[in-house]
Amino acid sequence: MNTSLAEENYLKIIYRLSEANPNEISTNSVSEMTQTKAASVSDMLRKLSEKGWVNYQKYQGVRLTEEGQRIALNIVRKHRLWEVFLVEKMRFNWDEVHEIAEQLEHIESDELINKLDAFLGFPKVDPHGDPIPNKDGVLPDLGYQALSDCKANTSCKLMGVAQDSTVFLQLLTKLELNLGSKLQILEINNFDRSILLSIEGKQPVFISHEVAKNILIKI
Amino acid sequence: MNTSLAEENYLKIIYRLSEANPNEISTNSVSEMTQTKAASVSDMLRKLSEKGWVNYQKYQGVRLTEEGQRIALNIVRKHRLWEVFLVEKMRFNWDEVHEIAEQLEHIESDELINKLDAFLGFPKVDPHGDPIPNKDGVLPDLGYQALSDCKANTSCKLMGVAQDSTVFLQLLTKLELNLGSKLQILEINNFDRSILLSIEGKQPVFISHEVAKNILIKI
DNA sequence: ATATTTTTTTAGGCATGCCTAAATTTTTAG
DNA sequence: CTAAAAATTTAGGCATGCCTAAAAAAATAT
Repeated sequence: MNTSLAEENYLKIIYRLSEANPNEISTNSVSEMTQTKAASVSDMLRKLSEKGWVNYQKYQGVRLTEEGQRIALNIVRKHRLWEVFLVEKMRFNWDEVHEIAEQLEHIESDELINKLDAFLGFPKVDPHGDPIPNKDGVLPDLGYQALSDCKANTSCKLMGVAQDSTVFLQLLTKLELNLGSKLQILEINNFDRSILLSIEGKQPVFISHEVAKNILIKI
Repeated sequence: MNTSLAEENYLKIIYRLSEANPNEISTNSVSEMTQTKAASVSDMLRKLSEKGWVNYQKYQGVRLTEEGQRIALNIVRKHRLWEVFLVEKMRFNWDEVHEIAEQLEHIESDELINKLDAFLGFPKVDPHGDPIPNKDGVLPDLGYQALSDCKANTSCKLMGVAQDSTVFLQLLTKLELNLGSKLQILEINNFDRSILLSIEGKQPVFISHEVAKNILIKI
C-alpha cells in the first residue's frame, strides 16, 4: 500500500519516540513533534491504525506494527543516508542538513537509495552518530557493550541503554548519567560486582551490577 | 510567495510547452501533459493567474509572466541538474532518470542546488542534451547559429527558432521543418541569398534569407 | 472518594487539488 | 452564415490533512 508524505512523517516520528521510550506513545507527544494539534493527531492515528501500520486504542496511545516499523525504518534509512551525502559530498556542516534531509527522505526509489548507499561506501552512522538501517531494515551493530562487561580502570562513553523502564531511566537521570557521558570505572567490588564510577569529573558514584548490565557503552 | 508541488508542476509544464510553441498554451495541451482533466486545469490556471505567475484570459490560453518564467526555470534547472547527478554519479541509464528527477526537482534549497551544480562541474546540458539554466535563470549558449550564416553543402540539425510569430511557425510547419530535422544546404542563391534546402530526404525546398536568419541549427 | 486538571477524542469547518456533468464559447464544416 | 463539433469553463462533489470548540475519559490532588 502507498504512503502519503504526511503518513510517512507520522510513522517516522512514532518510530523516533519509540527509540527513546518503548512503551505506548501518547497522542500529545506526537502532537508536539509534528507541530500539529492533538485533534489532528487523533484523526491520523485512527487512519494509520485502519491501514495496519500502528496498533491504536483510544486513549491508550499508539505503537508501530511490524509493517509500520518497516516503513518507518526505511524513511529513517533514507533520511540518514541523505544526511551523509549532504555532509560528505555537498560539504554542508552537520547542523545544516536536517531540514533538507526531511525533504529528501520522501523521495521514492529503492534503486536510488541503494545506489546512494553504495556511492557513500555503506556508512553505518549518520553525521550525528545515529545508526543507519541497511536495506533490509537491520540496524548495524555499533559495537556497544554492557558496562558490566568492562574491567576496572576502563574509560568509556555512555552510548545507550538496554532497557527503558521509567524507574531505571529516572535513576540514570538522578545520577547525571546521560547519553554521551564520559565514564571511568574506578573499582569493581568482588563480592556483588557493584561499580564505583567516575562521571566526567563529578563525584564518583556507586552503581549495582544490575544497573551496569543495562548501560551500553563504547570504549 | 510560496509554490505548492502542484503549482510547480503546472508552471514547469507550461514552460516546456512554451519552448516548443511560443504562442499561448491551450488548456487542453496542459491537460494532456499533466494527465489531469481539462476542468481541473481551468481551475488551476485561474489560480496561477491570481498569483501573478501566468497571464490567462478565459478561452484564450495561458502564458507565463516573467515571475512565472523565473519559477519555472528554477524547477527546470533543478530537474536537469538532478538528472546529471543520477546518470553521472548514481550510474543510472539516461532513460531511467526522468521519474526520479520529477521528485527531486521539488526539493527546496538554493544552497543545495548550487552546491550540486558545483559538485557536477557546472554542466551545461542534461543527459538528454537539454540546456541547464544557471542560478540566475540564464540558459547556456549551446553554440547554435543561424542557418543563414552557413555555407553551401553544410549538413546540420534544426535546434530552434529565433522568432515565434504565428506566420513564421506556420511556414516551418508547412515546409515540414521541425525541431531536430536534419538539413543540408544544397545551394545558396547569390542574388537574394535564398537557400535550396534538403530535409531528411524529402523533396528539397526553397527558403528565403529572411527565413534562414530565424532558424537555429547546430552543425 | 470526589473534584479538578490534563489529555484525548469527536464534531463541524476550511483549503487544496482533483473529479464528473452540464453549460458556454470557439472553431470547423457544409 | 449557420449548425455541428470541439474546446473550455462553471457548478457541485470528494479525499486529504489540517484547524477550533466542545465533549469525554483519564490522571491528579485534596
